[in-house]
Amino acid sequence: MTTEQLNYNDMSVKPSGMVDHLSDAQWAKVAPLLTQHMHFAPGEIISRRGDFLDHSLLLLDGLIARSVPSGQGARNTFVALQFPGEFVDLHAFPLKRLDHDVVSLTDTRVAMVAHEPLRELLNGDVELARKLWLMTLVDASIHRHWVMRNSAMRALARVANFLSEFDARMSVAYGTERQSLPFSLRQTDIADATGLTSVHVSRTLRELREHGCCTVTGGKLLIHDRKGLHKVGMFEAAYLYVPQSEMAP
Amino acid sequence: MTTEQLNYNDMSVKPSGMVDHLSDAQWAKVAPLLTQHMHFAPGEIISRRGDFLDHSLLLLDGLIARSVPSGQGARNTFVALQFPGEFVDLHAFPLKRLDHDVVSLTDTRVAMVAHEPLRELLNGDVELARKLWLMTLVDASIHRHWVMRNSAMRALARVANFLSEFDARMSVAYGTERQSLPFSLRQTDIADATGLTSVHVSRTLRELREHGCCTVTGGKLLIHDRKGLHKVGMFEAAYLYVPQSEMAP
DNA sequence: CAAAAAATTTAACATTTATTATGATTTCCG
DNA sequence: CGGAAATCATAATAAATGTTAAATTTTTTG
Repeated sequence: MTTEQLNYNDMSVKPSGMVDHLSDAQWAKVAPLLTQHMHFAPGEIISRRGDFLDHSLLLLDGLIARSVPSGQGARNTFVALQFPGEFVDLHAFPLKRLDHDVVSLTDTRVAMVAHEPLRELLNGDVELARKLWLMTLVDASIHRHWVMRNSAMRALARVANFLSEFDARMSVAYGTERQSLPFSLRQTDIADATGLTSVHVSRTLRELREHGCCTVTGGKLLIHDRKGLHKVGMFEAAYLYVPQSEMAP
Repeated sequence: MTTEQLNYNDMSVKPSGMVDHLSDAQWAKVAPLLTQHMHFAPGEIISRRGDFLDHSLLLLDGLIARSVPSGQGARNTFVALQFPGEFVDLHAFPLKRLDHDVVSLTDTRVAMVAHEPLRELLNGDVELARKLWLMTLVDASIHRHWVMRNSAMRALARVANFLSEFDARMSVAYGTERQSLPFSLRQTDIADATGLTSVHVSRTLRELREHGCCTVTGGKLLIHDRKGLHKVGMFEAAYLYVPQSEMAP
């Protein structure tokens, strides 16, 4: 982990992504609290279950998992994935204590916001407070979808749905839908996120490839047939609550 | 569904349960907004996925499921269960639109709070707003636990963990830990909540019975060995964020 | 570039869970 | 109370997924 204190505010440009829920004026109020940046290497534990946090993180670049040790030591379960433009652990602001680990999956860059100044800012702006509340509730909606996906979908649909979500959230994060997108998850990461074994993930990815839906290879996700992928994964994006500006047709 | 308008405020006594996160003074502010009550019979759909809500519900009595149609028509998946003393759909206040159905599992009694007066109340009380925010985030923490449970635990541990949670939340709702508690879920409900088939739930309950952990029968959950049940289910209650007053030793 | 490490693929086999079907029990309701 | 409906139990079988292990490919590192 490395830290970097900006002595000028280069956060004046609102990143795309979930912070799009904020208006430009609202972003202008939040940005000054985000001058301290940090970098993490892949696999670093950013904070631990049980920790009491006095700050939260906005993910600027890379991928972060929220992970719980699952029963028998070795394996982890991912309970959430965070993409650029999303707060990673804003729920720690009201909740104080973490119920899961926060782990970097790639090289990541985050901006820190201390809870104390955030509290003061939100005390004076109920609209902004409600927007941040909303953003934590979008996370909760995604949690519910993950419950459904990992409880009620078979491996093929499950992985297809997971990849569809990955694609959709990357599109939001980067403001554009691509046919080929950077994909830095290993198959074991997909396994941890979908509740399958990595061996079965491998089999399932082959099936999706043979279906002509998509290919995961060399750090890239190649989408050959987005509509087909969505169909196999029964994917509908409503649960992501993507803000209007991103829904341009 | 039947409606009942109270012309006096009989909500002056704070119910136990998750609303224990609120101080007595805070409850005194919320209670006047809760004068309209409703009753639902078992199996009624209280609100539907996609609905835009202008009110939320506090569950006073009974059990409610938050449910999504899971892929192939017939079966549902429960993404959450709500107990007395909990808000059922407070997330609809910031989020507006529901991403799941809300279904009564038993005879239920709820109190309605309209969003408009709630907004005005919260605009004038940032502390109270933060408490309600917190309560929705406890729901999210429980969602994360459900993701882990249904993704990473085998049937026996899964059901044991589910029953442990049921027991713990009932204890919070009624302010007391019992050896025999009312249990109005059918085995198909347990199946919908754990992502198993009802046939397998039946087998698994038999196993728990034979282990001497607990018995589910005749609308009752009999806990023979709470410690053993928790061990089989690897249950730790931290994710429930039970407020201090309920944690008396 | 070469060696080492990590990640992926595949196969054979084991285990868990789903499916289907039927009978037993319990609950509901007239 | 008694019959109908719902729920639960159990068994036989099928399908999905996990486990282990080995070979292959890709990535990292010196």
